[in-house]
Amino acid sequence: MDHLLADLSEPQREAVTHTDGPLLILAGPGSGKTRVVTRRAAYLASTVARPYEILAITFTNKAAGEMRERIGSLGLAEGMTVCTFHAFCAKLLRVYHERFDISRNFTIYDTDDRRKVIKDAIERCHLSSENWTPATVERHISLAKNELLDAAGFEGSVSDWRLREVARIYQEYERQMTEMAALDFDDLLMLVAKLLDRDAELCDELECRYRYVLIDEYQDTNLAQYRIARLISQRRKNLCATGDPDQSIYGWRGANIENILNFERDYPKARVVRLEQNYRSTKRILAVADNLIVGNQRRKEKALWTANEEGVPVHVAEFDQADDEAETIARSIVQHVENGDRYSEVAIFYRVNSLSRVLEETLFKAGIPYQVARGVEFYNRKEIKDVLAYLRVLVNPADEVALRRMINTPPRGIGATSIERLEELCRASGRRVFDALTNGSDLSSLGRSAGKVSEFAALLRQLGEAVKMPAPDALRFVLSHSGLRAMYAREGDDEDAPIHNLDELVNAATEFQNEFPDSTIVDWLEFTALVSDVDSVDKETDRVTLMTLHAAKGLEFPVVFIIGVEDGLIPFRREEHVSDMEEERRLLFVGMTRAKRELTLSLAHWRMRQGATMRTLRSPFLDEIPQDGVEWAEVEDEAPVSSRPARSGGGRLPPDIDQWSSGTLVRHPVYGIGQILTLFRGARRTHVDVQFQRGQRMQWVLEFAELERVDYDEVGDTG
DNA sequence: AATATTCCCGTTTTT
DNA sequence: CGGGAATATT
Repeated sequence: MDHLLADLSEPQREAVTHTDGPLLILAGPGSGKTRVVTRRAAYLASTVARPYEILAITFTNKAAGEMRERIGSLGLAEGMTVCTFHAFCAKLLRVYHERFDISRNFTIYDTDDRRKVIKDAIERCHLSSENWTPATVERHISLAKNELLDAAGFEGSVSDWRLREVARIYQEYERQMTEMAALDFDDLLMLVAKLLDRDAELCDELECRYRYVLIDEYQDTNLAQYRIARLISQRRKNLCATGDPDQSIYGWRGANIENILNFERDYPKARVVRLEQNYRSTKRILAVADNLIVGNQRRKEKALWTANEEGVPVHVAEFDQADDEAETIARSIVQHVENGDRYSEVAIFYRVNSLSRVLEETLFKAGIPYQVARGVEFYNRKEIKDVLAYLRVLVNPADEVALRRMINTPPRGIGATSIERLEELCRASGRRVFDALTNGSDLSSLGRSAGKVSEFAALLRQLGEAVKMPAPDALRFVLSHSGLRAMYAREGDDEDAPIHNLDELVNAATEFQNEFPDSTIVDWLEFTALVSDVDSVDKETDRVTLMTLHAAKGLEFPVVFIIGVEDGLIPFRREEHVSDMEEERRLLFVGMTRAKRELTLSLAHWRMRQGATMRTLRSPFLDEIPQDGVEWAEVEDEAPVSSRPARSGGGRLPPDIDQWSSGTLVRHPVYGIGQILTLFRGARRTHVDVQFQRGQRMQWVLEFAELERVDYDEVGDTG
């Protein structure tokens, strides 16, 4: 067992060998957390517990996979439960489905499915959607569920009339979801948390099964997750939480940083171990990042240090156009490779996915191989969702979102009207559409399309055969009998043609089947619902990695570029929407601390956003980093030719126009102080959209508006 | 009913 | 700019 401790630092060893009672591991970036966590699991498994008594919960599948692999290489993973919160809850829900009063074969709805149901619910409520978009409703419902409020609970908790309407929609949504035996991501957590809350017996049972619980990335837990963690370690308190408040970046989706900040209050006898030595970055990178993060209030102080070498200065590069930024990065990458680095050592991070486009174009032109880690690209493709809809209906006939999708895919001459009439018919007779179809009910009232519908019903019955097949076989069966394969075969077979993705899906299913020989279609569907493509960034092939700052958490690269370090982007800001500055700061901190050797922050004065090129301002965070150890490179700012207004056109731009952007505070002789929402430089005129403090909002041609810029400190706190 | 076209909207981050 | 929905066309 000594080999588990041999090469550990003192605090690391302490974290590994603490067995019983609550333990909080505050792990700075690059402090060897993964190593500690895996060693600890292995240590427990070889001293006080059996592997199957250990439960390790992570936030992403990637983290789970990595942990499983690393514990495996220590020879002890067999039987250990290592998975995400969502996967853990899904498993519990299946095993104890009776206690949850839900079908064992419930379907997990992704964001798309959920949105469809919410739109439906809104329609059924006959509410004008003037006041909120489906997205807004969705968000409210999601946040409510994170706070353990079901539809009834939510209704009881709101007074605002707008939220009351949301509550009605929530109720309708919940009703429909129940009818379809469908759960969304948030349900998985909420239902488990709620059940554990009232089922002490089950808690005991779980606690006996999982004597040691480990929660990774504890700073990103929401209330539901916090409760689950607490309830399954209630008696023994063998809960080990690891994380770093400075890396809490999911507040927007309900994560509560207080969970980690208050750990010692929640678990008074907790041992706290700080991992402060950084083994990843150079002194300079760490110093710059640390200098930024100390600006935060809500944190637990850590004295980050490293024995690594000084390294080269951190770069801050300022460009005129976003194209220049991308091109310079491309050139720099080429240089690196010429100097012997590999493409795979380089990563480029950005705040929003849309920024990847310019980069992709430029890298492609430069012949630089790259990969983009994007959310759920693969499983969101139309062809993939099409086939999966078939499987979903097979195992859960109540899944009407999937049924609606498959009924006319491929086109069977059953249009929207017919589908609606069919659904109406079923609703009237209180039957599920699936049952009505497969029981050979009388469909003659459907008129002209009755024939087509019966043909479809026959197909459904035929496909029923596939239910008992293993996933890959069922997939193949469905593909050939449904006509989907034929349909997509017609769409060509280029590199990224649908037909190839379908093949890839079959391969993925086969792989899954090999790994879990006893698995069913339901298991496979669950797997597809809970994976994302971020999980599949591969380090094998030699290429540059592009990803969002959020996706970068937990990774490291020798050479890191962070682009778009501009006000409004980092920190992100949107009209009417105040961002949490501390969380934005943490996000940049996370990005910076991914870098081992070299770090470059860059910004462009002009950036295309929402189809329009806009003037930008550098991120205020750049003013917070020390000049020491940082190298600034500025390029001459040549305003785009098109934006130089003709003198003869009359009017004039403010002299300091270069300093203006969205977010700039301005003063108007009549309207007073306001803030620029958008600033758009057209070929001849510059247009501004200004929101004034007193409530008015004006759109002007800047050349003629009597606006002058004012500084933040001149007007104090403007909210 | 299926396909082509236009238009309009939103637009962070992800399990 | 790009996706989805409403609208026009075959």
